[in-house]
Amino acid sequence: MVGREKGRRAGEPLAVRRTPTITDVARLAGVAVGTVSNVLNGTVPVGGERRERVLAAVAQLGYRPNMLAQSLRRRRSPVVGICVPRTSVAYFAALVEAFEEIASDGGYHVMHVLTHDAPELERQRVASLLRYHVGGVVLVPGAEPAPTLDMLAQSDTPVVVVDRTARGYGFDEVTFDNRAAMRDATERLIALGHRRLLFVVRRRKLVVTQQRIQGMREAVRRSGAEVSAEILECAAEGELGTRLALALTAAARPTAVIVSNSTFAAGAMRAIRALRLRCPDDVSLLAFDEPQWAELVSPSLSVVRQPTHDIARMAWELLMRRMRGGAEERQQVELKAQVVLRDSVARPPLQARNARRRKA
Amino acid sequence: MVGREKGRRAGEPLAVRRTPTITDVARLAGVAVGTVSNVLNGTVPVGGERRERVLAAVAQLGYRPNMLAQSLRRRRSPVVGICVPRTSVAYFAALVEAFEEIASDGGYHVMHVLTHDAPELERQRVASLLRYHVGGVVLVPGAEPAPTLDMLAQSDTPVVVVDRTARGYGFDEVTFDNRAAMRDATERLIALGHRRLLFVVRRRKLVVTQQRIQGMREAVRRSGAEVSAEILECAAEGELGTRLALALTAAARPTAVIVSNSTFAAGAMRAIRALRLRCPDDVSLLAFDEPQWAELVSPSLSVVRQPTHDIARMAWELLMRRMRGGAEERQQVELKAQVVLRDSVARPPLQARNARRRKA
DNA sequence: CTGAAAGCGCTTACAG
DNA sequence: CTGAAAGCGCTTACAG
Repeated sequence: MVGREKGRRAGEPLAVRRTPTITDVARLAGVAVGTVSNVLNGTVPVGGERRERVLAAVAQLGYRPNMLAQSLRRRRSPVVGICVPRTSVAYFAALVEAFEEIASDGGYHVMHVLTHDAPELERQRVASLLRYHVGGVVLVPGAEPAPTLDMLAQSDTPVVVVDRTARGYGFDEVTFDNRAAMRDATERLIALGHRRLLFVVRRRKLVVTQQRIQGMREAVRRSGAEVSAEILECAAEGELGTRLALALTAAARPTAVIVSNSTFAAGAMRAIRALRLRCPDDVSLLAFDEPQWAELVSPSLSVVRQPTHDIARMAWELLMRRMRGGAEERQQVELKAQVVLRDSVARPPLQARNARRRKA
Repeated sequence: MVGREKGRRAGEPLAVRRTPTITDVARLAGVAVGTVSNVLNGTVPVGGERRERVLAAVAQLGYRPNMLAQSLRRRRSPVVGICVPRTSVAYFAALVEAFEEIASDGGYHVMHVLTHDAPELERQRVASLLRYHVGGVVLVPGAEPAPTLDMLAQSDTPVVVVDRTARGYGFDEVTFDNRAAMRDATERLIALGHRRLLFVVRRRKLVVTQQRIQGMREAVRRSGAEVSAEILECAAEGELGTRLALALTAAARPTAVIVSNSTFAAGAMRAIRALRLRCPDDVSLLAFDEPQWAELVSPSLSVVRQPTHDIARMAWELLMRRMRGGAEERQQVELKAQVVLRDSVARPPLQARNARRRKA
């Protein structure tokens, strides 16, 4: 922190080496501060010799504009906020990293907050972002995002909603087609002979979860087969093992488990092993979200692969468009995800098939 | 962005709903702006009824101080910058997440930048942080951090250096004992019978790499055995496969490979499989940095487990101490890491042992 | 083109 | 205790 040096007079040498300000530059160059600003921002053309003097002074002092003052005065800031539920999920980590890179390349900065899918935390974190008057916000909305979205709408800040749609709000959106992805995945499991499916989710209320459930039901309906599709909600990560153990030892246990993210995938693999079940012989496993380790585990993990980098890039473009101003039309981009089947998905065990046959 | 409404007169109703300022609150409460500030900050005690009026106005308008203005005026900001090389490495991701949480709990915010271990990028990213006049900086220094460190030292910003020591600078530091960890790991490999070790690093120049190499050499020396310990530098992640393939098919191929982070661990496992070698039968594998999937892969991955959360908490404490001011003594904290052997490490293959015996 | 001045939204001595 | 005013470091109309 700078020492409290009150009443320093013009021309007086600096006792403490402080960060130079535009005033220091102006004094050294012998021009008005406005002129320095004009040179640096190119707002108004500035003549040859004066211009040189300013640039020399800037170089000599190592002057860099104070972004706080600049943003305050300009009423806009080159910082964008990005809000994701957590980064322990591979997909969100990748999204944040992609953003950080794209933003930096464009001369922007990222303030990064975690919402933990908790409505109150989310609202608080976004409120903080707004207090910094960030130039824009990228939001992966949580389970009950209405207060957050209302606040953003009122603030007039450019926003792009990512990953989970926020119907009823006028924000630009970049999502991927969860319903189609889940439908596709379910169809393929049914085609392999699976008739008892279990979908493990962190929060049932999430829009994406709803969409996935819809996709699953659609696939079941279309198949014409008698398929049971259960949902298991498990908000606390620590409980996953117990909950899954119960489900997998029940009489009519599922032959295929679909989990909503890579952390759950890791948990499910552990649980299956702990129960001395074999994957995929006893139970197939498929996860949304492709982690770095999907192909390293055995059996290799089947996944729904999200187009992370495309999502980040698209969201950035939309945000920039808004930040540049103009009351342009709302854009909703929906990308496609890809189902990648690996060793963790196979035909269901014989006895399950036989049981069903006998029953039929 | 706020509409350009110039020359609004006092008392005039607002045409556009803007973010309320302290002036709006003061007007509504019928007090001076300084009084509002005093109520909110508790700088000066403010009487009963006036105080109520101010709080009511704040609530009614939903007023929240503009942090840009506040930080500019106070000459300090509740934002801390955190610089790590990347987040694709589990250890750094965990570090950042831990920080974000601790900071938020303390009412602070985090600006997060990625340096990619590139000196020029690092300098630029930290320069940006400084232009925002962040209250403090947490830095995981890259390969040649001198320019960055000089800049930080000049800026007078509180700094804590994490993970990699910055000798010769007066910053507080939180590191863990890489040398001891590597010595321990190497000793255990040698005890198992390994005589040809390969250490794969991203950058040889990194201080931590140097320390690890020292630890390895110490262990070799102490063992008294004839052990070859090679270093393989692989800056580009994409090249890892090829480089490892060469090393692992050489006549005197290593029987144990140690890699410097979890991304390399994943790459090494892939490479070993691609070569149709078996781990640990043909080659043992041990990694610095414990990823989420360490126990999921087969063989389960042996690791050096860093005390991530302790590091984050400790660094935060040191940073807060500096930010609160006071010219306190420099602190250098060194934590211990733990070697966790799992299935990926075993005795070397028989022929390697025999070859050595014959030779002896 | 240039300088002096107002103002962004706050905090903080300084008189009363 | 309270209000009026100066000032943080910038940008931006506004006269000359």
